[in-house]
Amino acid sequence: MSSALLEDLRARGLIFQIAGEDELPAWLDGGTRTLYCGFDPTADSLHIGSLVPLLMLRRFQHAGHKPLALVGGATGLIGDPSFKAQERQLNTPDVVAGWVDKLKKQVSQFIDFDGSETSAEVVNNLDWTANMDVLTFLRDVGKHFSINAMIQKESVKQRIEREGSGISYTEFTYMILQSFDFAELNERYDCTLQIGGSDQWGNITGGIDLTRRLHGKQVFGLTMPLITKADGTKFGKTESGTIWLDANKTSPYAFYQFWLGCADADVYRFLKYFTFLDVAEIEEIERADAERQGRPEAQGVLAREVTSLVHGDEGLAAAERITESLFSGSIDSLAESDLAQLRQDGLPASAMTRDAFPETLTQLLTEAGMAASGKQVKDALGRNAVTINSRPVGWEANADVSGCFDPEAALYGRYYLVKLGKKKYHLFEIG
RNA sequence: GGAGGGGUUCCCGAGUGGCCAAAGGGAUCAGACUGUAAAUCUGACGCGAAAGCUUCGGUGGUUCGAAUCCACCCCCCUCCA
Repeated sequence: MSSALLEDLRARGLIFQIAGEDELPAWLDGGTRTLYCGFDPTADSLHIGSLVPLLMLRRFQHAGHKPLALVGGATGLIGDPSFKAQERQLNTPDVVAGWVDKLKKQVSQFIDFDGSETSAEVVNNLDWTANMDVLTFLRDVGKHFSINAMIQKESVKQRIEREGSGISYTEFTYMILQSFDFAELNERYDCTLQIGGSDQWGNITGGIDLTRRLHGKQVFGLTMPLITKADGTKFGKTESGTIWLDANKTSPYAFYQFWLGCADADVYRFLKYFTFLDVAEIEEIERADAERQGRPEAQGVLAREVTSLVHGDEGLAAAERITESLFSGSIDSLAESDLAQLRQDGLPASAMTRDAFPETLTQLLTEAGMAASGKQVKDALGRNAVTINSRPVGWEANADVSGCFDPEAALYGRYYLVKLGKKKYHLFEIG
């Protein structure tokens, strides 16, 4: 059953490298195995970059294995230097501890805790490092690492070779800490597989070596490819920033829109990476899209699948509701309750009173976050790209804010839906 | 410690006394086209509604005038020790 898993993963393009490739299929077929993936608290939420490994844990769980989600309360205090161009700023322990709590919850929603043999667990590496003293660490762990080997690792090579950037002793030690995690999880949970992004290869093989040296056990490693985009830009960022998994940082609507806007050249690959749809099913979608000669279905499928995975059915419904009203329906036909709902669903919105109006529209819309500067608003106004409740507003109206928000034009006496460009909406509630 | 080369607007990268808010490219935003695409074309792109204000590693100085010259300082790169 599990070599079938590996086959599926391979068909999805989710396997980059495997350590112990020859033995791993048989090992997985031989029973329920425990695997882990680490997530370091570098912010108060994970972003979609962590989604592939998270879903990977779930894929393994579905295939009958036991996933451990490790939240790096310890490693997060140190900072992973892997392929980072420069030394990172350390965060304070209490900040990191706060992030650990948040990530624990976040990570938990992707795996099942049913108490069965394959029940997931969340662990924190601070539990076994916090009280370890330096001498023990150096004698029992450090002794197994060869500096000669460590500086050969691709992940830190540029930091070591490039003068100027350099690497601190602290970050250099990161690999040892993570390696120790693997060995420790092997002891505690009989964990025999570590998965991670391709940038983690060095850290993972470090853990494999240490586990063998410390416990004489053979363990495995598997890495996933770096998610790339066909146009070469970085995946997971948009003009408005990182796409987070936390609904408070990236609303389900924005999240849904992110996937909906995915390029044709990427979308089928992403369906394989980010959804649980069968590969055959995805290929069928691709075929149908190619024949249709119009707007592809794939983006919609992707957006629905991933949004529902991350934000649940409710989040998806909210996202679809907003999308439907803004892009398909007529704004004027929205019921009062719809407008209230949109706001609750995460459509950017703000409330203000008439006497709080700034002098100009450029100020108002910039402050509302619709544009980065007044110049951009000016440009949009000059091109008739701004509408208020579907009524076009021109540059000449810039200084006439109250005229633009004429009570006569309000929806239900207080709502104004402002649109800038084709995709940016903001709901103003004027009291 | 010695010798040389650098730090320019989000990024890359021109610019060596006025014509510089600073070429060009990328990114980004907006328009046309379209599928809320891609490609392409157009406009914008330090801040400001405007008057105007603030930038070229930092601090002072020379000058009517400095990103450009001078002094000192900070940081980076290459080579030597």
